[in-house]
Amino acid sequence: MTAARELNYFGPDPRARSLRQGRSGIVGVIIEDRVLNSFRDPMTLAALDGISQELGEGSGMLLLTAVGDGESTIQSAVFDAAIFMGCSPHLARSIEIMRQRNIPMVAIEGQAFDGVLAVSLDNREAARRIAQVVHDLGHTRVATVTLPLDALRSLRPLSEEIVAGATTAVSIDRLEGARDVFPDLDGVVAASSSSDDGLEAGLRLLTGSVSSRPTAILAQSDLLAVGVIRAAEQLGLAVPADLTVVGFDGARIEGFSDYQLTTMKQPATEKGRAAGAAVTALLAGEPASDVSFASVLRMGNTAGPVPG
Amino acid sequence: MTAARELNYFGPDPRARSLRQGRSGIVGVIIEDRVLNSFRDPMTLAALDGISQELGEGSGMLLLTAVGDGESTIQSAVFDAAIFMGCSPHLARSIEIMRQRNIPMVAIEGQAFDGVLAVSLDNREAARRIAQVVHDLGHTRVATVTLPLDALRSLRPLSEEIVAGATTAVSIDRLEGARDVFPDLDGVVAASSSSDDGLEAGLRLLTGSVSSRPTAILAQSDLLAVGVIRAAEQLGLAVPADLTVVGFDGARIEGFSDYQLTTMKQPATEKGRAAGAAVTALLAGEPASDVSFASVLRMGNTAGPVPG
DNA sequence: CTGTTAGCGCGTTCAC
DNA sequence: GTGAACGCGCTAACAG
Repeated sequence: MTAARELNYFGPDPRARSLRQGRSGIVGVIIEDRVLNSFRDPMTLAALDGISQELGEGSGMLLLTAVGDGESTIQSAVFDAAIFMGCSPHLARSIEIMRQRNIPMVAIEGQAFDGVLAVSLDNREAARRIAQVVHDLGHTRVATVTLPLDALRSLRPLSEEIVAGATTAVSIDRLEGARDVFPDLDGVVAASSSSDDGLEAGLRLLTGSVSSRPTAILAQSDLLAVGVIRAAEQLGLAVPADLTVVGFDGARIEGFSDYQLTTMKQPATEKGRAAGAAVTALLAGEPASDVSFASVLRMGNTAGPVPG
Repeated sequence: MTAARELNYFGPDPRARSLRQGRSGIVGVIIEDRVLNSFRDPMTLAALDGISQELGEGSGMLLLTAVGDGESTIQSAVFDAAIFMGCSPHLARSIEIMRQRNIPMVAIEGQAFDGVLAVSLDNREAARRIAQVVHDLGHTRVATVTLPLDALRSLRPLSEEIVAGATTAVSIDRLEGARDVFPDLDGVVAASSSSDDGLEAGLRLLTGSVSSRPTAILAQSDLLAVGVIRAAEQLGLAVPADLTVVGFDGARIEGFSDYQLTTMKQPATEKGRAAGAAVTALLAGEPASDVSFASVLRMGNTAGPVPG
């Protein structure tokens, strides 16, 4: 008789099951950008892959974008745990609600929040280290190309006003690290981590007289650095003879084999894995604690002494 | 008094709400590979972006990988509608169940299933067109590098056995289109759409005597084509003077500016948008119908007449 | 070991 | 207009 009904009964309803068990098998992954931009960034991609490695087949990743009115979506979406990829202060309300609901939360390189486990990277320290390398080569006219500092995604000159209103922890930390070495460091804010933006930023920074233009550019990501190098090539400048360019990330960049970028290599996949593992542990009722990773200097061939 | 209780009441529970309303605001996106591999492919990425554009802020994308025992995950996951990205026959059981549950389903370039709305591309016709271009240039010794034909991801020589057991509709269609022009077309099956695989495949195909090696290679994706061109460069062959290489997709490839690839440009983002729009319509109870897109030939500078 | 029941937290309906 | 009750579909606990 049960079998008879099976004629149109097809398995337990996942919604009812999730209500009953208090578990949906879904981990929310909150990104603060449109999907495409996030996925174009090799570091984000690597972290996502790391997460999915650790979550295993049992659970899926629910991609939620926290742009604009995304708050309500986050608060009303079904998931057992949340991973923030670079979360900024304006998510405070959602985080508060999720904490009250006892939803485990892990932030990868976001601002620190109470009750949110942190997976972090030594951004400031690493940025300082590579800036020091450039400093030790004798450079004094130095500029930077930063990652986006706030929700307004547009390429524009860096200003103290922008810095004051900045919300993106990663970019702020890397900027501060660089300014630990070059206190007056100025430059351009990119709209995204892409070589197109690096190119545009490079062109802006490098058009000027030989005596005023920077002899070194600190890019906050490898993609940006690659773009800056392209800009230099377009302007007839040789790297590193005429211009030193350093990056950040240690990304493997498709079709960029002429140079070996001087950069700080970060363990991107491991960050994702740590976040995934932490979520898994917390969901199993086990304790988990903050994790921090360190970047490693990779000396390439894009940094050299001051020209002339 | 309600307010008094609010001290520890934080919003409606999404699980209960989803059970009651029969809606979770989640669209399942089923991919048949690891997350990383899918995200490395610019076409998949563009389609995902298109989907997220159309879904709007109200709903999130639940990423489900249908590798291995993924069947059970799909059947027990919470979502209102499903989008298959290149689904193969072995998902038939899950599809059957979802149909019984009245879950709207849309497949982007997958095998046709009853009750699954199709968003398709003219893969066969387009592959035929670009093969015809190569044919008209006079090439007769032609080889192909195909996308994966089945779940076994490994780079290996194309064989009729593999073709017979193939499950990936896109690759099959493109191969058939090419064979409409070159009936005995042989070559290599790639493990993924990547320039690394293209390079490896190119090296395999191009090591041989001048008289036996192909004068043209039809790659089933632009990334593969780029890899083949790199292989040619490594072997000292000039493109297109010594070797004609054509791709498929019309992808914008980072750091590949020396050539303009001759390829079929497909509307990848639009495919995603169409899928997202269809899902949105179906969830609103509105009708939706199959959509098919056409590729456009883009003449670049990587195809030329037969050498000698 | 099989069959029944209670309640997960909500939204809607119905009764007042 | 405000308030109580029912049921979405399941599973865990309990009774027979």
